[in-house]
Order: sequence, then C-alpha cells, then structure tokens
Amino acid sequence: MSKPSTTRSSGRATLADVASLAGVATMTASRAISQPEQVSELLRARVAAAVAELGYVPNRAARSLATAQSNVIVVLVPSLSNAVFTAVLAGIEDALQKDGYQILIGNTKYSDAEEEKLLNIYLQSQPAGILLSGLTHSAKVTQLLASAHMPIVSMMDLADSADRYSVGFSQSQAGYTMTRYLIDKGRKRIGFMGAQLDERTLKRAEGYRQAMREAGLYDARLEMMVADPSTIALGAELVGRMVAVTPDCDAIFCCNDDLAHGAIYQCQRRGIAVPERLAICGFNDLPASAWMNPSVTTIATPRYKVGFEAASLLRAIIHGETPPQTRIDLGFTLMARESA
Amino acid sequence: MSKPSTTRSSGRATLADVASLAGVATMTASRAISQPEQVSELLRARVAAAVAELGYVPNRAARSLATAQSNVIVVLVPSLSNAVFTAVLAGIEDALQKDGYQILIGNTKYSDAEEEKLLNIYLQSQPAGILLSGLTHSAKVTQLLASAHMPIVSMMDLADSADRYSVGFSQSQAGYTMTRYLIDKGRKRIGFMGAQLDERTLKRAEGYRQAMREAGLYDARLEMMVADPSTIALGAELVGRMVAVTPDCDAIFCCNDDLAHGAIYQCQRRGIAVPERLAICGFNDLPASAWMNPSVTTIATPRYKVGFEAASLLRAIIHGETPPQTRIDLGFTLMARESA
DNA sequence: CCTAAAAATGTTAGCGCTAACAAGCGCTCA
DNA sequence: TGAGCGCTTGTTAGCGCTAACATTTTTAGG
Repeated sequence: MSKPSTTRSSGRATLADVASLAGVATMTASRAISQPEQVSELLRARVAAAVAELGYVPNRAARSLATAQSNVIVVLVPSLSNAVFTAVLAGIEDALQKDGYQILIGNTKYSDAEEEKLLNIYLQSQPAGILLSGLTHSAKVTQLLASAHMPIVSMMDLADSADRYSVGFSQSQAGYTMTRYLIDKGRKRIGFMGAQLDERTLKRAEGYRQAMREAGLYDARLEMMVADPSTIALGAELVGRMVAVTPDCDAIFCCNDDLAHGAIYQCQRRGIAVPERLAICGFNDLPASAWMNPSVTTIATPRYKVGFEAASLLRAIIHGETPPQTRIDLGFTLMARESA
Repeated sequence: MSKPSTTRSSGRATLADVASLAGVATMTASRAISQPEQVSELLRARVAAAVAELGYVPNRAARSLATAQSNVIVVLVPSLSNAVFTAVLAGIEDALQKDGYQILIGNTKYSDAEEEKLLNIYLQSQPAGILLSGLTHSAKVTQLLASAHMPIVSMMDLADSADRYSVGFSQSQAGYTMTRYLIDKGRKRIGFMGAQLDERTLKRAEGYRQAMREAGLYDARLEMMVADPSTIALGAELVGRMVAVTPDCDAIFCCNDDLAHGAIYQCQRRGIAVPERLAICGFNDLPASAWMNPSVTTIATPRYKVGFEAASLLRAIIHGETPPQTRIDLGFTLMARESA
C-alpha cells in the first residue's frame, strides 16, 4: 500500500498519489487532467480536489518520455540586446503561447560555434520544431538540423529555393532600395557603414553595391565594414573615420539604426550638418528614429510580424498541415524623414 | 537483435542502440557519455564512434526522469523589449551556461496573471532553481513558489528580510539620490514622470517623494503617473502634459531613460531649453544617454551584474553551499551629464 | 426486457535513461 | 597464496507518465 521511499524519487506528489487519494486508477487521473472530456464529471471533480490538496504538478519529463513528443519550440536568435530580435521573439510568443508551447530561447551571439553548441543541447529536449535566424549556417549545424528530421523555419531573410521554409523580406533588396533613394536624392558619394558583418548586414551591403554600380558611383573606399557589434558608440566612431578617409562623402547608409544614431549624434557634436552636408540613414526603424532631431530616414522592418508568421507557419507544419507557400515575403517600408 | 518498431518510439537512436553497436552494456555507454573518466579508453572510443555513426542525441526527458533532477533554471522577467532585462539575461547566461544549465526565459509582460500562468507551466519542468524579477508577487504566485520548495533568488531590488535571497540595489534610495541631486542644483519645482507603474517605478517614486518632502518641495501636482508601457513616445507626450499642467516646473525626473529621451526630443521640437529652462534626467543609463545632445543625466544601474550575481548565488544554493549573505547590494551610480 | 454500441474506467507494459548494487579482473601486501 | 582493494563492466529495477488494449458500466434501440 504505502510507497517505499527510495532515494530516487523527487519527493513531489505523483499522479499515482493523486489517483490513490481520489480513489481512481492512475490512468483515470491522467485522463482527468489531460483529456477531461473523457472522464465523468464526478471523477473529474474528485481528481481535481486531490490535485489541489496535494499541490500536484505534472512531471513534464515523464510525459515527454511516455508520449515521445515535447511541447518545446527552440528559437535561435543572434542577440537579445538587439531590439530587432526581441520584437521577433514577442511575435513568436504571441503566436505560440496560446497552444501551450514552451519556447526555448537560444542566444547564439552571432557565433557559429555558439549556435552549434546550443543546438546540440537543445536537440536533447526533442523539440517539436525549430525557428532559426538567417539562412546560412555552419556545415555542422546544417548536418545537425538535417539529421534531426524536424520542422524548421528560417526567419528574417528569404530562401532562394522553395524546399525550405522562410519568413522575412529580402535584405539585399532593402539595401538596394535605400541606396537608390539616396542616389535619387542627388547624393553621389554615398558611404556604407556595416558592423557585426552578419548575414543580414552582408546582404544589405550587396544591395548597396549593386545600386552604386548601376549608377556608376561605386567606390570601395566608401565601404566601411567592421566586425564589432553595432552600437551607438561604434556609429559615432565610424562616422569620424568616414569623413577622415573620404572627406567628400555626402551620405552614409548605416546597416542599422544604432550606427545611424551614433553617427548623427557625432555629427551634431562636430558641427556637421545633417542632412545638408551629410545625409545619414539607418535600417530597422527603431523607436528613437522617429523622434530624434533630425528624425532618421530608415527602412521599417516587420520584425514582430516575422516572428508571428514564422511561428504560425511552424505550428502549421508541426500539425501536419501543408502550408500554401514555403516562403513568406513580408516586405519592408522606406521611411523618408529628415536625416536623408 | 533488431528492435521491433513500436508506435511509441521516436525513431531516433537510443543509448541501447549505441551500446549494441559498440558491443557494450547500455550502462557502460551511459557512463562513457556522462562520466567518461570511469570508462576505459578503449570502450570510450568505441562508444564515441557509435554515437557519431548513429548521430545519437541523448534524450533529456529520460535523463531527467531517471535522475529526478533537471538542468533547467527558470528566469521570469517582466519584459524582453526593455534593455534593462536583456542585460540581466546576458549576465545570467554568462554565469550559468558554462555549467550546462538550460535557461527557460519567461516574459511576464508586467502581469501577475501571466506570471502565475508561466510559473505553472515552467514548474512542470522541475527546474533546479528560479530567478525572479522584483520582490512582490501575487498571493497565488507566492504560494506556488513556497510549495515548489526550490531555490529562488529575486533580482533588481533588495529584500527587507534576510530570509529570502535578493540581488540588486535599493530602488527607493536611487530615486532619493537623483531627486536630491536636482534639489542641490537649485531646482524647486521638480516633477516626476512614472510609467508602467511596476514595483521598481513605485519605489523610485517613493524615494522622490521622501526627498521632496524633506526639502519642503513636495507637490502632488508634480507627479505624473501613467500605467502605459514607458516608451520614447510616451515621454514626449508626458512632458507636454507636464508643462501644460504645471508651467513653473523646472526639472523632471523620469523613471527611466526611454521617457527621458522622449521628453528631451519633445523639448527640442518645442524650443524648450534643456537644461536651462527644464532639467531632465532619467534612470538606467541606456547607451543613448551618453551620446544624445544634450547628454542625459541618469542613474547607471548594474543590470548585467545583477543577472550575473543572482545566477551565481542561485547556482551556489543549488549546489548546497551556504552563501555568506542572502542580500547582495550592487549599488548604483549617478551619472551627472548635460541634461540636468 | 434484452442486445449492441458507446462511454467510462482499469490493467499492462514500456518510453530512454541512470542509481544501486553485483560481478569480474588485476593488483598489492602480509 | 589468498584476503583485500580498486578499477571496470554488467545486471536489475524503476523514475512518472501515457499508449494500447481489456474490462466494466451506461445508454440507445428494438
């Protein structure tokens, strides 16, 4: 009758305890909790009372083991300090949390090695699906993902081929669009400031190059690429370098808003008129961009929606549905403001 | 020899498969992976080869169930879009990830109901410990935590009593310090702008009130408290309201930097001189505060360190150590800049 | 009323792993 | 030489839960 106390038990009440207190079989208690409609009202109430009395908390590990499935969705993002990815996460949470999914967030810190390490750890939880940032990954990661045989959706950029799921917008096209805007405004010596040098930055730079070449304006000296994380401070530093190296530079396309903000603050301190002497534009449309003086011309990106749609797509795939498209283009919007 | 295919198996290789391929007992394969020093070099290599060949990924659920413990640490933060908490998370990650802990991040969205819901779900993972933001929680949450019988560390503010673990700094003292600074600068009509109205904002407001009362300057009309999330846009709006309601207001203490930034941008647009006509200061020292023009006087808070130290404390408790103190005060620093 | 189908409940076994103990081996040392 | 030790490997059982099937009870229909 009484359960022998072994050293291995956690001490918490188990389903068997609940069932015994409610005077039902363990299986009935299990059903009363996870499929209540299959249990009579009477027993359901008795089980509920026992659960409350014992403070029973289901053991997720045991359930996962028994069902051979988990409610875990792994999300890998390159940064948590970047507002872009926290917005993506917010979208994911809103799309998934109602279905009871548990979101396991991994911060890869823009590192392939970290991504591989996290993936190795997180795959141990037998996730139901994975949300990834970006399309390109290390060979090891690609192999891990392939052998995991589970639904995967890539976020932010769009895949070339239809055999993988992707939700986002064309980073290179956005880079192209912004550069064309500056060219159309009559700027000739347009610089590009790129930091972090992640996939997205490189794609935006490609778009920039294409537009510059088309207009016969390309000059490699106008490209300033550094691997440091992009911050306001870096933007301030790089704009100084830019005007020193290419004094005739009349516009700068910053690969993101942080750099643009830093560049503008620095110009204010140095008395460089923005946009008259130097047009500056950013990327992502962070909240400050609309409020700064001058307000910042930038590309508004649908990051919340990227997260929401990617998570919705992943859920559909997990549920065995065949989505109408594997590639969801959410577009982007150029926000023409005062700084460029 | 061949494993019969049941509908319940996940299809993935198991430890038994690995052991069989390596020609050892399952237990030996288990040890080769988790306690390699206990296995001879020969068998260790054979097991490693089998793992590689089969692409074996350990099943975390089975391990948790067998060991009655998990490597999960639950972290509840009120927001992910707030840079303060992402910094806290970064500190937590750095402190814990080397030990192989898995961090389960819950975003309570400043809601007690959400906190309770998340806790209920996350407790099912039988976490090894919990990191909470703030000291006050709903009755239900308090009860859940008590009955969970697991190590808990509260972050950001300091507990009054020594019977709970807390890592942070005194929010009310910080509020007091900033207000005194403004008073000492000769400001008389000092307003307070508070948003979100979470625990921390309310404590800062308390400190503000105490300083104002001590100086005989307190006036309830100078307090502007709204429950909306604090954003740049809200700061811009509130400063407009403040100068409309109390035109003689000569300084504003914003409960965080976002509000302060918005207030300053708005003043620039309306031609209100900062700090001459209106001093503005913030809280948290976000990166932009040092770079804006005028640069923003604010309180620098050790948020990364809060996360790091709280996680380190939690780990010590989990490992059964008795920490020298239950309350770790990390202090704060007033950054006197141009805006006040 | 009886029978068949449906609904509710119970029994058994096993998910993949590791704790605990057992057994085998080579070694030392009295 | 054989007891005793440490090291490596193996065997057994069970963690808490639920799938699958078995059994009992209820309901519907003639």
